[in-house]
Amino acid sequence: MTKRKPAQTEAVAPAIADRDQRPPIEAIRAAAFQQFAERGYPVVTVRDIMKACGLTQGALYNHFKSKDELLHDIIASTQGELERLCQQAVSEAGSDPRAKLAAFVRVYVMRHCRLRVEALVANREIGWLDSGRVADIRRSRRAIRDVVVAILAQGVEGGVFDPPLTGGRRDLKAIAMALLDQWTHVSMWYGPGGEITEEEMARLYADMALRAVGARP
Amino acid sequence: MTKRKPAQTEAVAPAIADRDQRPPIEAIRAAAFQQFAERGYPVVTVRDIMKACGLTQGALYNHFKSKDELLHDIIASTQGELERLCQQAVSEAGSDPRAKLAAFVRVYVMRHCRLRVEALVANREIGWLDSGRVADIRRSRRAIRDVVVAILAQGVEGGVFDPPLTGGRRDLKAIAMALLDQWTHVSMWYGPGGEITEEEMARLYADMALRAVGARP
DNA sequence: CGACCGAATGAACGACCGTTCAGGGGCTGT
DNA sequence: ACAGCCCCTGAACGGTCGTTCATTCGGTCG
Repeated sequence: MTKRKPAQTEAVAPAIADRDQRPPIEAIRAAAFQQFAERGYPVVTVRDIMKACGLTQGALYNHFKSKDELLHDIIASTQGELERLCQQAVSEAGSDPRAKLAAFVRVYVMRHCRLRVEALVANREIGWLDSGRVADIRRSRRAIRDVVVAILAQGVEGGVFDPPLTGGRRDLKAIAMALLDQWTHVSMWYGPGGEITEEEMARLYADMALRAVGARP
Repeated sequence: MTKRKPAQTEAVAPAIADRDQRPPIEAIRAAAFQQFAERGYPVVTVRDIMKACGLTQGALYNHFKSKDELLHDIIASTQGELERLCQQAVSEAGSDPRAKLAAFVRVYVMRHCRLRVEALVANREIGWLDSGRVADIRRSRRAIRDVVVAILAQGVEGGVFDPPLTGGRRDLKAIAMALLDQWTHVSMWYGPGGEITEEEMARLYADMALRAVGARP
């Protein structure tokens, strides 16, 4: 065992076959996503991530300042894209709050089914970011929640939604949180191997949401 | 710096005031709950936990075989109690599926509001258990889910529930998962400082659930 | 009073962490 | 041909981790 220096005639660039074909920075991102999703940020080591894309530990720091910055980078890009998609879906859905809510649920749930790994990391690993970096992720989440609240408010005002009362008044924020919790956590258990398609999931969740907020038929 | 042996005249039993009053094993459990909930299992060290109850690292191993066993111990007791409470609530609620579902939601949501810390740990930190210990926790979770599925099935059969269809048939398991996700994650954002009481939370969630499954009035 | 025992101590151990950095290989442009 | 640059390597560093263990403490029983 120990070391071996000679006796390797042609292994001058030995790892080139194992190496991820993509540009290194993307390979690192992909490997980190996978590892963080499977085992969680704190127990995944820099060495694990880099080995998964055929590089050694030190190479990480040619592309990211730290392990923490890597996590923030991959979460922020996922979260930003989600926020953009949600806002786009709502703005393209016309003016009926029912159509807006249905469009929102459809985009949100289908994305959480299809990009399970990314959604899982973005939703579960935020807590490990240092407090400076966590702020803009939380801002984006609040923005998404406020989109839902705005749809509900418009629906209530227009008389097409009749959501449950809470202590005499309507707490639309609590309702939005309850619905978002439901939509977000499909990424925790939905598997493409199951018998239910992404399309059907989106439909199911949209139906339940419209019923929960008392949408008029 | 370095060490200091002399010059401490009366600190023979120095930590007795800092010590948690309860029996040590309970003090350890309580401290671990708090720390795991606030910062997450992998980054909480044995030294952290023991310092929080006024002991030193080594003393943990007089009460638990390992840090892993400690986590399993506190999760399993919380989970077992939850399963018991849910089954009791349902069995005491009479025979109407609507009453059963409402009773279940009430117990489940109120417990997740009141025992936020315990619920948070039990639901978020399972992944750190080694695969042997994780099995019976997952079994208990499945059992709870099956209680919900059974209530839904009874309601559908009796014609009092009319839940959304999924690809032509009714996927009660998916609906139960969606509802449980919603109920479970109140522990992630509900704060007793808010303007909404536990009682109101339970009512709100029960209303939404009954609407989502299409309960007849 | 002395033997005994469960429980706490705190130094020590080996392993592994994130990060740094000197060294070196293989491009590109001239 | 050669300089310059980007990127990768892998040893090394200072810490910290979970766990062990010889020792000591405080109380109880005979």
